[in-house]
Amino acid sequence: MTDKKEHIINHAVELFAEKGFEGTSIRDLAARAEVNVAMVNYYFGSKEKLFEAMVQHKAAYLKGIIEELSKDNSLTEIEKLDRIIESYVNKMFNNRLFHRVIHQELLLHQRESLQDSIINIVSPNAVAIKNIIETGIRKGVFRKIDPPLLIASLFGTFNQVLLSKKMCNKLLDKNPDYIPYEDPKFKKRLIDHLKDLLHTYLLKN
Amino acid sequence: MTDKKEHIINHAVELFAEKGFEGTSIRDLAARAEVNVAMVNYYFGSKEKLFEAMVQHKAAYLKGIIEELSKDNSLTEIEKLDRIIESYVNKMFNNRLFHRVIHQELLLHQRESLQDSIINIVSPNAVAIKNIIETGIRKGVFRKIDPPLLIASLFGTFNQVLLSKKMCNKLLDKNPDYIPYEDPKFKKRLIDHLKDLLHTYLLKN
Amino acid sequence: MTDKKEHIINHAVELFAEKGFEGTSIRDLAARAEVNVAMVNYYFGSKEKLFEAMVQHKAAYLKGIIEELSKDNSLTEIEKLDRIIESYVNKMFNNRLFHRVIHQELLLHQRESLQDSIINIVSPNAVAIKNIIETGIRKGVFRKIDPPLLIASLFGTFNQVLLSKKMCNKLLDKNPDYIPYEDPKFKKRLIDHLKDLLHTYLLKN
Amino acid sequence: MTDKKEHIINHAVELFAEKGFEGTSIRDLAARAEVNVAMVNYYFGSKEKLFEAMVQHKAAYLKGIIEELSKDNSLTEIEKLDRIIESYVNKMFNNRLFHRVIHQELLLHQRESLQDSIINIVSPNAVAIKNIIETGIRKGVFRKIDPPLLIASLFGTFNQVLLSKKMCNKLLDKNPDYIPYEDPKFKKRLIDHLKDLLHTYLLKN
DNA sequence: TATGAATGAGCCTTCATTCAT
DNA sequence: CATGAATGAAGGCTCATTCAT
Repeated sequence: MTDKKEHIINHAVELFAEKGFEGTSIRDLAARAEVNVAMVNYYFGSKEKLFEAMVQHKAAYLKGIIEELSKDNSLTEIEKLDRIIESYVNKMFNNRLFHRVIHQELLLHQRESLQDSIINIVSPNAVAIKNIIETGIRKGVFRKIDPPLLIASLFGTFNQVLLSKKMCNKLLDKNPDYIPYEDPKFKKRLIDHLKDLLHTYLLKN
Repeated sequence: MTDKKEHIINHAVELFAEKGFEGTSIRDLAARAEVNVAMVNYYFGSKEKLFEAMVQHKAAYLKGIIEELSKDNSLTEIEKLDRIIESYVNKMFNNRLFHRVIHQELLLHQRESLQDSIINIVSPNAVAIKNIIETGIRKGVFRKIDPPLLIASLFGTFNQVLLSKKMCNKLLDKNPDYIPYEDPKFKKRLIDHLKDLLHTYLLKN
Repeated sequence: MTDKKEHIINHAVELFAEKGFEGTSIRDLAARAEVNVAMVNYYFGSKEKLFEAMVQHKAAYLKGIIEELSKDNSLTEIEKLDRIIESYVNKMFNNRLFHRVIHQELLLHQRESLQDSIINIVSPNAVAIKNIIETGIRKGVFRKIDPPLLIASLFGTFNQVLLSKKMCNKLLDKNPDYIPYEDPKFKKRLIDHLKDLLHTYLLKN
Repeated sequence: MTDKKEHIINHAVELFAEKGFEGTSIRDLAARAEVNVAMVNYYFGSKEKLFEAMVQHKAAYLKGIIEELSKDNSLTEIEKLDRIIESYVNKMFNNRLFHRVIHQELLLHQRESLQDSIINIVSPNAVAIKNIIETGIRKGVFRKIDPPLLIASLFGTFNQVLLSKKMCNKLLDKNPDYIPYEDPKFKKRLIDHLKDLLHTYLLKN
């Protein structure tokens, strides 16, 4: 990917996160990125293809979360989940604008093929986590719970705090200027909550 | 609210859920609702005011979830939470299109004033739940956990399964045609999971 | 003409004077006159016919200016002109909104038939004045000047001060809040100027 | 100013003169100028900004009428006025469509800021003429008359003949097809009338 | 490779008018 | 007689995209 393309994509993420796909005009984007209006079509072919390119480019951070763990056989299942939580929270906090964009997309029924490719990117992680949980259950370390729905609880918690700053601040009783995603204390608090939830819920006794 | 207005709003919810606010044109909507294009502006003044009217009209289902419980002093805290879960899941399954629309809105930074009014509608429920949890903790019935984040887990789980059918089916290993929101078994499964999660996580021993 | 019709016409004059024919919407007018939107079409048939009715109704003040004088044979030509100036200035000051409306119309090439009827209302006065001037010339009382263009100077002076308050105030070095048309001193000043101009220009010696 | 912009403005003047600002649609204009409907907004930003650009561009002819004279100290006051009359009549005959447009604007209360800028363009000439007249009076060459109202008579005469061809022809007893503004004889006649009027009215004896 | 100019399609909205009562 | 509801047409404007250079 050339510098110019990456430059455009970085500004596209910002705008898409703010205004959505339909709400962002190529002229907005060109102005924000300080490039010619024809550049987007020149480099990417169309607004939609720019979006796809952005997804492909930015989704990288989602990969590799699991791979690291599967190599390390010395870890127990609960340790693996702890690592995943830490890794996930860190990565999502750093990529929260893009994260918001792909969740906008999942909420719509436009551009279905794009939805499929997003799901193809996201779901391997879910599957891997499910495998870990099922292994824990099979080993008798974990209680017999509903793995898919526990994963929904896990991801849902992330998303609930990440997707709307206003809602998050309301829940936390913070003033509207507080940006939880830039506060290391909040990050630790979220990680602690999720670990505690999984430990308490999954581990026997 | 007149029949005509309600008729338009009902079709508007469908289209907004599918395509988002910017992605839905008044012409689309007029065609879908089989009314004249000028009707939306005639009845609501503008596309944006139609949206607001829709939110006010449809948000009714969110009210009253909590009020019912606060009257009943015979219930313990965990029983209250159980009732809330049941009530919430039922109501959200029935209003899932609208639910999707307001979550689209929370993801964007367009129309901020509308966001505020959505939050004003949604948050009282969260606050009420937080009060119940904190009361349980104070009474020594519940473990000392992080109430706001537990609520995020609770709502997050709902949203995670409700907001994207595709993602939900992927998680559940269902085929793409399965509509979980119309399957009573799935509804029960979700309710059971959430009750189990809260019971296990909150109750001592 | 019914009271209702006259009521509407009176508000129509105000709005047309302010915003012009195309710039005034029937909804504006209905709101201003506090009648139903359908009333204009109900009473007048269309917006254009309302305009025509307004012209016919309001043009009455222009009639009779000359008739009064032609009866009185005891007046000299210059005395007749003096009377006409007084009468004209008084009537136009009282009907300046309508006066502005018909001059808007004369400036456009829309609604040509209406222009004709306006001219048919206005021109008899000009013709009568021309006759007076030509009689004066024939009698040797007036200098031999160009009657049509002198009439242009006469009407042109009226219009120049009447049609734009801003322009008028600029010329008079008044502040923008001054309303010359409501100041009796200004009226006298205008009459004096026109009389002086005609006397000096027309009378020999 | 690019050729394309000027091309659009030239057709805009025609249409605005014919139909007024509100009566002229961008689609009309695009068709007349044989350009795309989006061109007006592309070049000027909006219909209103096109209008302003037109005023700025076309008003040039009004400037410089006076400046020429103020340099020449050898001219007497009455000679200066004679030159001004000639210059004004010539320029206004050549720009009569635009002249009509700005007088439409002065008649309305829409777009007040534009009115101000028109007055700022027009009034310097009036002020300069007033100075000449007042100087003449002070020197004892001119009779003591009412300068602002004499200027109203001067400009009013121009406007009276220029603004409505129909009215003008009626006054002159010409048939409706006669176009006075293209007849050099009429131009001379107008100039002669105005010079005669000013000479007779202003000069002592 | 890069871009300013240009465009057709579509947007939301307002319009004068008509209709059913 | 009067009016609230409803409508097709047209309004100004913005859009993603294409084109000539």
